Amino acid sequence: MKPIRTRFAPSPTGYMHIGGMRTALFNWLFAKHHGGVFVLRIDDTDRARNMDQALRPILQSFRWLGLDWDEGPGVEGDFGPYFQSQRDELYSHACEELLKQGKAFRDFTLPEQSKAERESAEKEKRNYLNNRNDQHLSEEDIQSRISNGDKYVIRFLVPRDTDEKIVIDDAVRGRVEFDPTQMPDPVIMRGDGTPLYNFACVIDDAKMQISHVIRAEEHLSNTPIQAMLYDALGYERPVFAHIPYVAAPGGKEKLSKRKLDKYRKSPQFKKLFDAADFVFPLINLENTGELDPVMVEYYEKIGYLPAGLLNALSRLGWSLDDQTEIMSLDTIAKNFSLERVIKSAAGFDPDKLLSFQAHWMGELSAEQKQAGCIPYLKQAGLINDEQEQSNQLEQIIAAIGERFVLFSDILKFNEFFVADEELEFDPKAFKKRIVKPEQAKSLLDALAEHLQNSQAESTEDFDQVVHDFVEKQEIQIGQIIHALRVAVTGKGAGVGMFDAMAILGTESCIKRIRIAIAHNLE
RNA sequence: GGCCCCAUCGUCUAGCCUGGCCUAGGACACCGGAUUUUCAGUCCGAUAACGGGGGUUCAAAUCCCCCUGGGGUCACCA
Repeated sequence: MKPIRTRFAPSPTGYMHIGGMRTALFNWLFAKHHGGVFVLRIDDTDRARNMDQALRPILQSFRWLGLDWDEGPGVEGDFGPYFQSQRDELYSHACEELLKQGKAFRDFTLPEQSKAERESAEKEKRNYLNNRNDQHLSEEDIQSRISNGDKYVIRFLVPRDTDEKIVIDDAVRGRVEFDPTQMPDPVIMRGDGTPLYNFACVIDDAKMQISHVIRAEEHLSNTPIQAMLYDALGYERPVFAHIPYVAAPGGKEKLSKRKLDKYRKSPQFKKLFDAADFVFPLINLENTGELDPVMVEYYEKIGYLPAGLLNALSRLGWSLDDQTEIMSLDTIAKNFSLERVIKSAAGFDPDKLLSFQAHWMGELSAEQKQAGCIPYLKQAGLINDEQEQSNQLEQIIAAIGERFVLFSDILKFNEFFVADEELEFDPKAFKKRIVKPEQAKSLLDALAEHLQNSQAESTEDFDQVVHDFVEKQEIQIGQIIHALRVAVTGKGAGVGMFDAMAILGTESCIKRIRIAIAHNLE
């Protein structure tokens, strides 16, 4: 049996697409499951200048998620180079071979003309086929036109004189057939000698001995061309597996960065955008506005766990059985198979992602949670280096408990980090719990007095003290606790009331109550 | 429009290949109840799907055909 080798071939676009990441994950999973090799190859035939800058975020996403590559940038192997821009010779050599064998031809048709032909075919509702006028040009004609400066491209000659169908035996979709007589001859090389995707891809996959080409469904229509190229070049075809693409939440349309404006309005997506709008400005990210939920970086920067994202991504189009939802990367790799990949597109569900995330966050130790949220606190200017190790932070995180889902969630609890006089009151909550109830302010005043005479320190102490107060005043706890919460934390909801008081301490509580009493709503 | 793919709860999916155990299972979301000072959580519970039509068969979510619907792709992009 041939060694299992899979690959993911991103082009350096400056960000990592979440759907692309899912494709990469499946490739990685398949390789790991079979003890094979996962190759990262860079499709940079476009020759972008800022290659380095455009590639870095992509590699960073792989590193963050722990999807290591066995060959690729920075990891030399036997099949390099792993940048297409460094593999020109391979392509031109293969191309010459095809030319020599009459399996390709130089086409001097002007691009404008090809375009016109295609458009008129479409207008007449006809399948478009390129003209083959230049197929039988003599060597002299070709040479003279070239020296004349005429531009040309090289087209692969699709074998149309056959009634054989091109059959793809796809590992997830089964048998798929295409009719070669309906297919235009694809351009494989530009006049300047640079290869086109379908060509470079075949050469690279073949030379790198990729055994399984696992990619998203949108490549299915490229597959017959590639299959013919494999055949023409005398390469053995790999196993193709076309996995469903990742769809936008609440629909079947492919998730696309071009539709961001639409997503912003989508109810399913709203939470993710709202979170970004809240968190990123606070932590002063330079590229705040450029991070969106289509990019993997978004999830990293906003404080998701690799385990959470990976778990969610793995369940898009794949399942282990009829029960298991929570899986570590190890478990997934151990159980992954192409047979359990489904055929229909899978909508990305932010809610489900969040529930996976919540689970994996819950698995973290107190120290790990603390370490994860410290960068957010620091960048938001809420703590300095000395406060970093304080056991108060530990106490706060413990009090937040299950409310702590993303690392950036710590920023929602800024009441524990700001000075008393800088505490901001949520206007709605303030109005509802302090302005509106008639007795609120006088009760708060009395409570501050009561607190003054107590030596409460622990959560239990505060519980006791507040209940004593309630008894003395002959009121229900509900009559004071809401106002107290707003006064002390500025918010209508949060951690347990007495936890909050214990964290802040008597002095702060009293101070905040007094400030609240004096506070006027604008 | 040509070519190709897809079709089970709102969503992600199990079941389909190898018909009967499916009165269609799980998860997320939603709704209700309990607990709690609030929110979250937790625990209980509820609602919720085989797109339609024909076949084949004793029996169809499962096999076949048609329709409908959705989507992908049609570059000298990747």
